[in-house]
Amino acid sequence: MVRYEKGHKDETRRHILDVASAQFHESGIAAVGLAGIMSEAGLTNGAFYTHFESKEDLVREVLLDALSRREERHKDNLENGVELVTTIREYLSPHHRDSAGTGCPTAALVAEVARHPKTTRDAFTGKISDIIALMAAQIRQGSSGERRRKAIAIYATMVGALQLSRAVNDRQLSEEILEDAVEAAVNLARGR
Amino acid sequence: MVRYEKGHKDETRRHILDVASAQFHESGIAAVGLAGIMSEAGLTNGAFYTHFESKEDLVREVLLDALSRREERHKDNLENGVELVTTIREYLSPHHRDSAGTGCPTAALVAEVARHPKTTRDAFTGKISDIIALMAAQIRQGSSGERRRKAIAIYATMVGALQLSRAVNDRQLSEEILEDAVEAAVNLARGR
DNA sequence: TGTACATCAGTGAACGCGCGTTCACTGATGTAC
DNA sequence: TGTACATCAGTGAACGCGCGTTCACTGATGTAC
Repeated sequence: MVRYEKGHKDETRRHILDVASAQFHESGIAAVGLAGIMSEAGLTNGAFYTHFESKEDLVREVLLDALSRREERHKDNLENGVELVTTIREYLSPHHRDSAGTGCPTAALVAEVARHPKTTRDAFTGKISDIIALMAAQIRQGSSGERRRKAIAIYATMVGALQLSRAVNDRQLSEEILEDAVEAAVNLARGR
Repeated sequence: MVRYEKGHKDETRRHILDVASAQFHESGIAAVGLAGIMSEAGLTNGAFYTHFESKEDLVREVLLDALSRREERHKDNLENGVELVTTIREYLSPHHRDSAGTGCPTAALVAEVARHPKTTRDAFTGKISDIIALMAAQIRQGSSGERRRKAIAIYATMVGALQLSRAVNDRQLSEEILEDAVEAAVNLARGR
């Protein structure tokens, strides 16, 4: 056994988080087993508990981490003056539809999160609130109340449409859903 | 063993479908086991295969059945001249949020359906297309193309908002999501 | 009318398998004296 | 400087359990002769 360099444990934990995140986002939380995560991470079963208390602990950490990354993107967009319209178009794109593993945690996992314990739902709720606030700040017209209301409706439309476009087994209908949702969300963002 | 009356097998199948439907909608497909369904239905494990070929077969039948019921509701609404605005308000209500077991299959299961085999996704896609067409027919203004585009965007908003309102662990934010999505969807339906 | 057999919804035990979790152990390094 | 012990990330086998599925069997009724 190698004696590991400083920071090695953090790196391993980070790696497990990344592998777990991709698997959860692609297959759903309930359908993914710890053994599969650990073997893809190049480790054995037992090492899991050196890094996490339980599967539920991992789920919460994955959600917090994945949502924090999303939040950072929204923050960058806001600071760089990216329009909400651009954010909407990126979100409701065929590329995002086809890469759930690295995509929005909300679209992939929101229904499952609703069935998880309080601590997990608390983590989710906090991050969602932050993301809504950042999207509201990207809107340029209207009072802060109006902007918040629009941000919430736009976010709901984005999450629902991305999920529908993934579930539907008909290329044309899938694109139609993305396009029509873009149109509606963009109109909302522009205040028409 | 009792010799069963005519139609008994159909009744049993119907009962298994109802129990499975409630459990799938409440807990998700992957998290529900056949043993739990059969015992809640008052039967033993083995009887399952008298009625269904496999769990996947049951999933597809449950989806078809639950979506058909939804479709019937939309058809009734259309025939009775119920406005789409009313449909939206019922869908995005605290009652629907709190009764997933008897609620919309799309909101409860869309992300899981996206990960299921072709036959299951085909069944889902067909019913979703029908529901979209019925919602479009409920809209009174605009060309048929416009009505369809609006129906799709409204449906996406409804599905996304209901899921978010269920996942979020904050009463006030949950109601806010429902209300803001109602406002946006109603405005779309009315063509403002 | 009586007997033998077919039908069939449901029973209940068992199959192999993967689940989340536990734990005694390894072995390279750091630290104390 | 040399020795004894502590540290700790990771190993790998095992735990009990529930999963989806299979199958020999039951027993009440219907049908044939």
